[in-house]
Amino acid sequence: MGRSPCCDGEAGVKKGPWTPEEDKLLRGRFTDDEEKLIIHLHSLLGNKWSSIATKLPGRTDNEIKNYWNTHLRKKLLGMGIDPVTHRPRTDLSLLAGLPGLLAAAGNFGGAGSATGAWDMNALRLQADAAKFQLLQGLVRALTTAAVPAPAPGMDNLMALLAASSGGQSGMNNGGQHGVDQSMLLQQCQWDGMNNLPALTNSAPASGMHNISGMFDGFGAGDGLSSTELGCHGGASGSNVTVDAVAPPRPMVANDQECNNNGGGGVSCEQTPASSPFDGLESLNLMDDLNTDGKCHG
DNA sequence: AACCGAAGCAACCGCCCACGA
DNA sequence: ATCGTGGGCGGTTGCTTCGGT
Repeated sequence: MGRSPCCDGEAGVKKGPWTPEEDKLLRGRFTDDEEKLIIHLHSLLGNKWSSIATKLPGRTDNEIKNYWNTHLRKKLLGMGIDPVTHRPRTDLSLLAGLPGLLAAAGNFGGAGSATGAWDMNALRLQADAAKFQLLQGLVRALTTAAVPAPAPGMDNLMALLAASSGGQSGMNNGGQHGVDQSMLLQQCQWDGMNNLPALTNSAPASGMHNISGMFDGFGAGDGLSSTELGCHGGASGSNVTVDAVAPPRPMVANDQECNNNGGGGVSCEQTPASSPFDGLESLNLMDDLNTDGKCHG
């Protein structure tokens, strides 16, 4: 005997898997726009889930919090963005995939579908994040006790950092040279800095050669190369100047214009090729370091 | 078919802050 | 000014479901 299946035979009841059309209509799922808005709001408000929830009609704080922890956090991590600070991740684990990312970023700019553009933008962000990590590792090597003793090749950069620590901020100075060391250090002290693997763990420091060796194979289309990074040899006190490092933009989604349309929906416009490193585009440290030991501005 | 791991979700717990006595 | 209380909020945990082997 047994009872018959609940819905069999009932008029108008469809059984079976959801169709794509039904999926779209199904309530509860976060839309792309909502996703972007959450990221944007999180960059501004942090873990103020209740505040974020007030901007998302029909969503509870717990709902958003869960969605963040299970989806968006991983998504940002995958993009090389620290989901806590909305800044590039500071561990060096991304370096392994850097060449491909840089290549992808080099190809960025082509027209495509909205989805495609977003993906390419993500790739660019990853590349930029990795680029920033290179700088962090470099400065860390120069400024921490992890390096037992400055090797000859290190002297130049140590000297330039010391010489340029006069305190001028130089941020966004549009071409004026002179690095603000404290700013550089501050950049490197962003959270997670302590999680950076000591550069000397895997390979004893022996000057810039080791550091530059880390970059071998990199540089496709991004002005990065071990040669340019090397700045080997030369006398100390060389006229090395680098552009100041502007802090990365607080959050990628800041480049999105998100509006609550008042109807329970949210519309977001993503500006193309936005990057948390737009401010870092002027970072010519990599480009300015020449192989003659003198790094020109 | 059973087992295992991952993912998603709801609920619980503890902390913090505002407010009143 | 201080202490107690209640509410709100965020972090964490545990249960359930799903997919893979």
